[in-house]
Amino acid sequence: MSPQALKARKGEETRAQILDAAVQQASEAGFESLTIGSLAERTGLSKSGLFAHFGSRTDLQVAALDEASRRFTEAVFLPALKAPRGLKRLRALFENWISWPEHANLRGGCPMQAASAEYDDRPGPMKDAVVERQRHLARELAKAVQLAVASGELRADTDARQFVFEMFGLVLAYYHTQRLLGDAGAAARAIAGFDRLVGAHRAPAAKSPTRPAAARR
Amino acid sequence: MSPQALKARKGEETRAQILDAAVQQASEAGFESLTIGSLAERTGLSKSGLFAHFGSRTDLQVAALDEASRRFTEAVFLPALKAPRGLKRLRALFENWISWPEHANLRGGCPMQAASAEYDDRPGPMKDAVVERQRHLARELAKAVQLAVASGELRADTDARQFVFEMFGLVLAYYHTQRLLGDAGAAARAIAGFDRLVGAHRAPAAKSPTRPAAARR
DNA sequence: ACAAAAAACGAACGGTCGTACTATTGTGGC
DNA sequence: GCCACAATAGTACGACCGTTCGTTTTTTGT
Repeated sequence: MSPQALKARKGEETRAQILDAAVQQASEAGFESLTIGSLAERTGLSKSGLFAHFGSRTDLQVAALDEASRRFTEAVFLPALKAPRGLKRLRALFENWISWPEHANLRGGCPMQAASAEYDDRPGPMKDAVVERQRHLARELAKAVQLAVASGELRADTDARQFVFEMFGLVLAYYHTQRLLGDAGAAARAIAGFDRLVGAHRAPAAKSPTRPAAARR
Repeated sequence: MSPQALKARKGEETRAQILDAAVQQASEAGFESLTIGSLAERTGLSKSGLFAHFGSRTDLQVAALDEASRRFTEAVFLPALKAPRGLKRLRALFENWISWPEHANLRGGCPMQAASAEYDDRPGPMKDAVVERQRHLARELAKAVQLAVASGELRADTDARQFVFEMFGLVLAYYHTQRLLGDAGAAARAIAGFDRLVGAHRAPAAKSPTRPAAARR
């Protein structure tokens, strides 16, 4: 009846609401806290009514992780694609990565990070899903670093995976310091760290982007 | 009767065994996984028998966290005190920090890190305890950085807290990469990052330790 | 408007959770 | 060897867990 409800067969709409509540809760208390009962109460559904949408609790957790991952891409990667390739885009990725939980109204912090900590030692469908997403993230970030090398902004001998490793560290330290210790200066520290990281790999000023300077050693 | 059991009134011995199992399990599955039942089965005690040692589940969790923290200090800080103050000690701290879960036979990774991720959003006695330990850790590390400044190995304008923030990041990235992704090269990446971090703050070669070079800007 | 299909409900199951009680066993000092 | 007490076991409780099943309500296509 509603104008836009041409294909959303009502069930999907409810499912989306459930997943919204689930991502919210996972952000605050982790994916292991996603129980049928608590989520049913949160959404106003009955336990059995909610359960029917997923078939099992594990499937619900995986669906919530997928939704969180989708939002991560939407909030971090898509906007960064508007920035020109190279350092500008890399910096946009870093800043979006740090700030996306706030912008996505996830008061409990990045759910992907929560999932990583929860399942790094628990084999199963959830760990598999988490690992796959994190590998994908690392690959995409490495690509962005390579683009900054190709554009001549970073030195040709830059180790992209090492660079990504250290970026990861800065983000994790930010989450840790900001959320656990409540340190308001954490964002500035993370940015400063990123600046230093970039500075250590910056190519000596040269305007020609396509032809990377020969590795000088 | 046993020679050394002069004061360990048997109950304390049992309690120690329980906490050993608890720390082990917390390392693998987090402190929220510490249930009376599972721990009772693991130790061969009855639920009520185990329960009597702590009075409540929360007290058990806090006791397990204390024990984990004690072992952390024992494995990371105490050995590092044997190294001479300055860069040597700082590097020892970093390397011990990274490798202590293995050395302490904690196959599930650093329990302090697990606790940080679990309780950063759940107010209560556990969060209070975790925050206090992490603040303490950050303070002690900052002191070690300051000693390296005082010895003239690091530049006088080194921001100790920023340095610690980035050290933290490298350790977190190591745990993340090593445990979740199973990347065997993670340790090398972490060390490389630390080297770069030190290199960025290293004072220009000068042998006089006590008199820090005037900040040159 | 009506029938078919989808969605949500309500009650019940076996299990585990933390915790409170009482009873039984084991240990340590004399 | 005995006694006081510490340590452990046993049992029971209410609450919540994931899941199943049969029923009822709501939505959808015509």
